[in-house]
Amino acid sequence: MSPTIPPSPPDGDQREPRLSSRGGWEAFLLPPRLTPRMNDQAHDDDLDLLAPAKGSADELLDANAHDDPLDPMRHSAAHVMAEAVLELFPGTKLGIGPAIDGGFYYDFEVARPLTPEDLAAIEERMRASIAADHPFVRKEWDPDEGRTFLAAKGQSYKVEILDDLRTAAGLKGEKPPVVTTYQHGPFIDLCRGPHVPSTGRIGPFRLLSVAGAYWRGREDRPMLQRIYGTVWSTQEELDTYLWRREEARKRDHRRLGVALDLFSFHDVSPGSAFWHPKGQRLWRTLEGAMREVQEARGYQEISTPILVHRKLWEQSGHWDHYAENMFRVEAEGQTFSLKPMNCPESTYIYRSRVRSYRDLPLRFSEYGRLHRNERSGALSGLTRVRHFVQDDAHIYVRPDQLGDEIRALLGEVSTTYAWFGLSPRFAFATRPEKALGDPAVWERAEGLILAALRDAGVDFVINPGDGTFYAPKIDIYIDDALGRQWQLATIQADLMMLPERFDLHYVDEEGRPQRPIAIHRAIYGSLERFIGILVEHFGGAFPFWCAPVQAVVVPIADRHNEAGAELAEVLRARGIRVEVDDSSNRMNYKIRAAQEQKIPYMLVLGDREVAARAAAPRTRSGEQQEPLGWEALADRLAAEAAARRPD
RNA sequence: GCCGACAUAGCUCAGUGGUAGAGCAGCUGUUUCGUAAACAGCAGGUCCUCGGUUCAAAUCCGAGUGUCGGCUCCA
Repeated sequence: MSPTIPPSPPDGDQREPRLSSRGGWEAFLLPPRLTPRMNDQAHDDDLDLLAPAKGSADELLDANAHDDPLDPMRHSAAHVMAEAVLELFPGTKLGIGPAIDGGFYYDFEVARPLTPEDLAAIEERMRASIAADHPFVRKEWDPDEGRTFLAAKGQSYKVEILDDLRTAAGLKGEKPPVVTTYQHGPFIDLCRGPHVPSTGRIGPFRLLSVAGAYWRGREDRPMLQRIYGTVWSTQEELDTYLWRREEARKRDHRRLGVALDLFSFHDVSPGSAFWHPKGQRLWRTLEGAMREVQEARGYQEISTPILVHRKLWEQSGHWDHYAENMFRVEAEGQTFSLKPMNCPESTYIYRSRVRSYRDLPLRFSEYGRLHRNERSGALSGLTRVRHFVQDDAHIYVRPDQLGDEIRALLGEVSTTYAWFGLSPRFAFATRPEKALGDPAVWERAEGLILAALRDAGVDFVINPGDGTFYAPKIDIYIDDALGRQWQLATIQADLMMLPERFDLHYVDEEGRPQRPIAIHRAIYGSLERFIGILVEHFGGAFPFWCAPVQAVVVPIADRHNEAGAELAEVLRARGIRVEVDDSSNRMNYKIRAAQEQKIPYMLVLGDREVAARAAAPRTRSGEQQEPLGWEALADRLAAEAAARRPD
């Protein structure tokens, strides 16, 4: 990271900064985000998008949820904020104001839209309330009285919440619930608590942003104004939190993508990246490494059309379930669509000849360009795009081969993630209530997947009922250097979607047609999204093996430029991605420039080195190494690249 | 899609109705330098687009486009 960052952040948080193996400062772990954002997109989810919108991540992540001891204080801060907003904007209706990781929010219906400028005034009122040290007073209400009270105050959303609580209790045959309010100073709110004893216990805070949020997250309900804030028990913790936010901002892939000249976005194609030469080099390196694994495992790469007639999508079910996400193209009175997934087309290749039981498993990989019409408001850098490429594959197996194949795929995951130092976490999602096909087939497939997971010796969570309607699946998550969770890989054992809808079969030993199982798998997921995650995980300092520029030759003076070019040729001949900085700048400047580009090695060439046909390597962590002969250097770098170590 | 904010040089950003600015990057020249910024000069603009108000618009108003923060971590 840039040296302008303070070498150590304020104390007060148990998560200390650590010097990474690459020598740069790792950002602190952000408070773990325990539930995925609604917008988190699993490009790799394949046919899952035909399934109901509820993602699988919730349960996996909920399993790790915990109650933060700061929650009562955070929730109390939300009340104090609501007090301030009510004072400044009389007539405001309150939505909900929960504690969240690292802070709190409150949703309001205000007469005029709130702007970031309002936050300072709200903060000021909050400080006054905290200074007044109002006690929080709990009061129990008879539900009817409580309802009357809230209705009289015009708090219709609170009334709705109360009514829902009563309805829920009624459905369960329970008595109407006791309703509680909490009051501090002039402010009283329907609330189940708990709170801190008084407002003076609320620690240092900061209001962060204002945003729109639908009431109860439903688009058919009113849009409320949400204010996010953060609050901690000490100033040091608050400073640390804000420092971390700033760190995260600095390694935002959208920012680094420009700074490192990897990619850009333009309004002529929203949601689709333009890949610059360095970004494309990174891409090809990642893709090449994956292809190597696939070739070793007997995959066969295919390529299918991007523009496909609607009748295919009618057959696959996309036209009914996914149409609004597909880009339509009209030509000569016919309707086509840009493909949002590769899978249906791979069946055409499967069916292009009669398949024998001896042909299976058939592993078709495809790096197809996919387009999905994401809503404009959902687009975000490389993580939420309209055009992307997956390291996709469809593997057709006999039922008796499923277990071995899954086991092998888990091996692919650990091989691949080790290149980046990422630790995969696994979640096994089983048959949902509404599922296609024979429950006995499901059970058998689930048993095989479970056995494969156990054989692989990995820890995993089971999410009962969380599979797609056509497939039990394994979803694979990673935590990045900022402590954020991402779903990357998915392995789905499709028992009926492709096999049934496209009427796939193979001929068994007795000459009878049988249904294969189709495994959908993607390990990076979408290359776009994976690269975005890598940029942020490494803060742009990519592992040597995949760095777009692996080394820069730094001639000390112009008279060393010629030798520099020769050295570069020697290294290029060995496949090293190397550049020569033959500008007229001073060496210090060249080194600084290379540091800022996070280039793993700077190879310094002065009189001594040129005389010895050597170069003095300097790593981006600042380590100066002994000069090394050109050939020895080339050997070493080539070996390092081949090793694909995550540093 | 919806709510809000933002859009000025390649990048980061100043500029509140009256001559379009800085730093970095770029180019040219001088410097030939030993591990994170040599010096000087030059060049660089559809102030996102379209329309409106005004004697006058980067600035005010409207529409469009794009980007950013969000859109149940549930009283």
